[in-house]
Amino acid sequence: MARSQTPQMATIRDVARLAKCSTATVSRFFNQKYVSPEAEQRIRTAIDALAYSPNVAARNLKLKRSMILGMIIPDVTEPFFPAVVKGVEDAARAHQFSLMLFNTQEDEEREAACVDILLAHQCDGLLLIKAPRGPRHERYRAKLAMLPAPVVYLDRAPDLAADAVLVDNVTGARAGVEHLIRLGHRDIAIIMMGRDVPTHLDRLDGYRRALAEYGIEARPDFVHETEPTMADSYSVTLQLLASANPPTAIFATNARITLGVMAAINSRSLRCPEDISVLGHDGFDWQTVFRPRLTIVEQPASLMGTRAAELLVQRISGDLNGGARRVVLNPELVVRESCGVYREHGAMTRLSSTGAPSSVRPGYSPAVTKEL
Amino acid sequence: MARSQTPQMATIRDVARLAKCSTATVSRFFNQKYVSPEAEQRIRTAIDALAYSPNVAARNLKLKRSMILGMIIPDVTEPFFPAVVKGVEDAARAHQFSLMLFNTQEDEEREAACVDILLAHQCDGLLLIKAPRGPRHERYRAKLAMLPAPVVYLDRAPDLAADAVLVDNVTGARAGVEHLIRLGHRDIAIIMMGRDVPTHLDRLDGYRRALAEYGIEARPDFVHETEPTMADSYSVTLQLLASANPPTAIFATNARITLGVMAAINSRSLRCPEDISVLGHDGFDWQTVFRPRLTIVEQPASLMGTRAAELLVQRISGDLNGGARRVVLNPELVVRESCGVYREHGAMTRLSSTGAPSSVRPGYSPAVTKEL
DNA sequence: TCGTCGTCCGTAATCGTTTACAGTTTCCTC
DNA sequence: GAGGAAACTGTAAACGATTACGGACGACGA
Repeated sequence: MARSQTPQMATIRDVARLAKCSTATVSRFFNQKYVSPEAEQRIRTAIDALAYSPNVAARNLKLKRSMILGMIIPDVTEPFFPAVVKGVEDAARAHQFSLMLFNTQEDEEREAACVDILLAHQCDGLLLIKAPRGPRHERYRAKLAMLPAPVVYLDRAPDLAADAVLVDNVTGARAGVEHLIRLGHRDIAIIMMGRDVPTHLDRLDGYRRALAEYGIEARPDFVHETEPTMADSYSVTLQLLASANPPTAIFATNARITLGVMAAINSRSLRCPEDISVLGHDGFDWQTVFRPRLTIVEQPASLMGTRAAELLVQRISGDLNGGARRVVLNPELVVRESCGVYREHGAMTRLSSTGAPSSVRPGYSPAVTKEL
Repeated sequence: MARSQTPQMATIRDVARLAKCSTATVSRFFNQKYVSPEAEQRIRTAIDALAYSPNVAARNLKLKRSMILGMIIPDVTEPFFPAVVKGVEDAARAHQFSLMLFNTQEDEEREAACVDILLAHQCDGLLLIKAPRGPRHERYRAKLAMLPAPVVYLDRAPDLAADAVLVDNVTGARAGVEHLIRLGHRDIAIIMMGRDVPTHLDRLDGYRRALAEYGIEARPDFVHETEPTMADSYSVTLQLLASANPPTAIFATNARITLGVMAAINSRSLRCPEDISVLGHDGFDWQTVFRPRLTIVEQPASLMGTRAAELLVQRISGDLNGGARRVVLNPELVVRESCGVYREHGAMTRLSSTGAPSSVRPGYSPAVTKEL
């Protein structure tokens, strides 16, 4: 295929010729080294006249860096990720880095291919959201381990030797489920992603701990797995609701799952929270406006991105010595109205129907950075 | 700042040495030229042994291209954009291009800076969502006009000479407002972004046309401008509701604005659609589940991205001769329940409270590509 | 037998930067 | 006035790929 005819870009040699100096001087002009005011002036006008902009490919070749941060996310369309991306982008730009973004649609093959592309682009560091676990991903994991560029994992970490920014999913889930228990619920179901997703396993752990703390038996038939799609969690919920002993509350462990749960509840003409309570995960603008206003465990998505990017930049610049560093951020329980009070022999009632949602911060310790 | 000590990447020379051939042969191996089977085998094993991956910076320098598509969006966090990004990413990858994404937070300065960065990275083409208009952006527009890389505009186009993928905002808004009129509404307000945003001006145009077609007077006090934030549209709506002659229906021209409108309606304890109808813009998953289920004008976001990326790739490869090309896609009116029937002297009633939302496609002509 | 074509391979120039090295000038200090 | 530091500049060698050019070899047809 023929390439379109674009006007030749000016090079540093053109600038040098026009400014009557050597290329070295022009280069020094850009790199804040000794350049006389007169030369500087001539160079400035030459640059303007030629609309010169340095060729980053050449610079990168020489400098062996690209000022590119690679980021691979499972799905831009899942609203949690854009929030993270925003945080990453802000921090990256603050340090002169650009962001190269890949979207894998949760596809492992595609993800490995993205890593290759990123490496070929000499990207200086990688931000990975999906840390592969389990035997199926052995090859891919081995590859990641010997990458020439530093990697920071977000949300999920493959092992203790990796830099990572995580949230304390156990504590978040525990606080959320405790909230349900204090509202009187005993029959609480959890609908979560599959067994090999670490974050969701942690949420399951938090769920179990809360039950245990209150001496409530953890019923295995209340633990359900689903694909992270609305359709699948919809049918899983339908099943659960049709069972002999349906729960009075459901904890849905991410945004898509929550949507499916609510859809199922709607389709059975149940009211939330009057007939059944729902605890969701991840926070979005619309939740403050549309009904039922969801009570959720909220992750600091944008902050996660920022911290991860900053950690990565430090790694790249070598400012960080020592072993793996991991930043653990705290989720927040945001109480709105989708969880109602449960009374033994009566219907549930709304917890509050008044305006502003209240935000409850259980007694968390502040964000923790652990040196391992 | 010191750079971290990463293991030296293997070069094409290392591969050549190990495979006992010249760098030219290795390069030919990658570019499907004449290479003997024996040499090919040796090169293959050498590549594996060294975990060699070609240095794209060097290749780009030589080939004067980067296989990078640059994309600048106002706000990743606004859910309409990720959907577009997804479409772009898919199409880009299908053609071997990678995506470099920038987020400007609607900041003009930042946007110009992003264009510079992208150019410095020798990106092969640009996807721009915000086409600058008005005298304030004269300099920036001039700069865009003389870019060495092709540009495709998305959603908003600066002039007729530019490639663009647009949606027919006039028709979409017209259909939506017509829907309101047929429901019996006469006092319909519009809350939109400022006068210099072309897409919103088109939506205003559609709104006016619908009113005109039905012989309804367009009241100037029903046209309101707002920043695209929830907070601002909230207070604008509050003002509107407090006026002497409040509307019975509101058309909100994007997702954030819709959120603010709903928040204001809630805070006044009005019910939607019983007390007031709301027509929103742009479609998202949660709208099918949470109440009131919004009736909206929906743009084919992902498709817009795909078409734009494909157009850009064609431009880059020079397959496209002739003048500016523009693709106009059709929005769709999705009827749910936030718009109710208005009866002269009574309350409004729900249009339908039954389950599945119905999707109405007015008699649109199919997507149109015009050669200018 | 010769010429030609197709396959295969290596040498070396090139892309646009940065920077080590070397050199000049100016200015300050003793 | 000698010596040295600081400011400024140019030459040329990298960085790691691609590819024009030229050479070698075998097959094939005339």
